[in-house]
Amino acid sequence: MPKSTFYNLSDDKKQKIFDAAVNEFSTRRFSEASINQIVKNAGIPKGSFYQYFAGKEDIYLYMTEEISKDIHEIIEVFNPDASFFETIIQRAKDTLKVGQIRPEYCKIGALTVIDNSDFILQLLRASMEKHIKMIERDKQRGLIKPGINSEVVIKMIHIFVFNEYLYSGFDETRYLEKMESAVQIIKEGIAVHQN
Amino acid sequence: MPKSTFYNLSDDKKQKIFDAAVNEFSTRRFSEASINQIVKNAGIPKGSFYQYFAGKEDIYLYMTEEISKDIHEIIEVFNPDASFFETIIQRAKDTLKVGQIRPEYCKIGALTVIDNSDFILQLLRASMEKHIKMIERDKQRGLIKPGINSEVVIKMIHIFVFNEYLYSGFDETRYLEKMESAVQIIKEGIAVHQN
DNA sequence: TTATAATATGACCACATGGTCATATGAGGA
DNA sequence: TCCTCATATGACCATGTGGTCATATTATAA
Repeated sequence: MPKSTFYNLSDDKKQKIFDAAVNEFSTRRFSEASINQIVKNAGIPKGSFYQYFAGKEDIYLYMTEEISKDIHEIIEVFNPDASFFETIIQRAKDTLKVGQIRPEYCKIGALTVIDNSDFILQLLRASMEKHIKMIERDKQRGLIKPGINSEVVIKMIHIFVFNEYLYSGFDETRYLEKMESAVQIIKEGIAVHQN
Repeated sequence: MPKSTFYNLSDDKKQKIFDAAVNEFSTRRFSEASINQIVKNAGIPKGSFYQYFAGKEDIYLYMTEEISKDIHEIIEVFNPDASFFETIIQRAKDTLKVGQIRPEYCKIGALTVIDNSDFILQLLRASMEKHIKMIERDKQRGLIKPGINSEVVIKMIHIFVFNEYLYSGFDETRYLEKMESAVQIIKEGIAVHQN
């Protein structure tokens, strides 16, 4: 959590610091991102940074919170009753939409998912838990085979949701095609087939 | 390619340098690995390192070549006629076997697959190409649905083969279960079903 | 023995990193 | 006006990085 001195700053200054963080974390993964660079790009002295934030983790968490506020205004409201498959496809479409308006946000996600610092791994685990619960729910609903290993499914899909957009060179059609292809394969593999 | 001065070194010294490289690259991913650390662990002066190798890429390639020689003595001979699915499961079993004898080798693989330096991405692309060809071949054999996107399949499986062993905490049964579960799902999703 | 060429060596360089801290600045109240 | 206290600031520190290079050592040949 940023310190109170940070929140007392002018909106303009806060924005500049946020922008600098986004710029850095969308270029280098968390463990490689540099406070010095953020400070330089934000145009604030090093000492001030530590007056505002406890360290890299602190500004990262602040940034992601701001981003998620921002994203919730871009994407459609989440439908909690949607099936796992629908949710994932929706996620892909959301990623596209976000990518059009704030491509840096997508880059941050892509870099996050391939970091392996303890800090980031912990964050990812939390995100995985949510999806796993969704799969478990769909098993009870009779949509997914009960014998399926949820963790395995999530890991297979995880990389795609967050990382594939980058690899597809921000080509929307290609990305969506791949996402749908992936979901199709997994769906075929794990769904309960009604004949 | 290491310089001739390196190859003229005593086997003992070469081994020490190789070991130091393995130690470093199994601890930190390529872009984070440190020549200084390698030099320290190998017990050679910095200047000598640059007399032997052009840089980090150079020693990395040398190391991987030595490793692949080593691995080929551990694992069973590759059956080129095996189906894609069989090959992947075999790969998982190979990983286990290698992990028993040389766990560092597995760690190197796991760290490699999540690096994003240009150098490593290029190496990974080559490995992917091989697998894609295998899938294409199995399509022609009538084993895999022709409409399937091979790249998507490979990416889903890639993370597992190289990375999952680490995440499973070197627990063999867990790892193999997960691998088989993943392959099963994908198989269900992409195989041509004979009724 | 002496001259020459190959190799070994670590001090050194420029440049990064995260983090600290004494000092400077400015705002508010007495 | 003067004092106090929150904030701003950048020089500075220890530590790391990749890479170089003048010098020392050793092996080889004459």
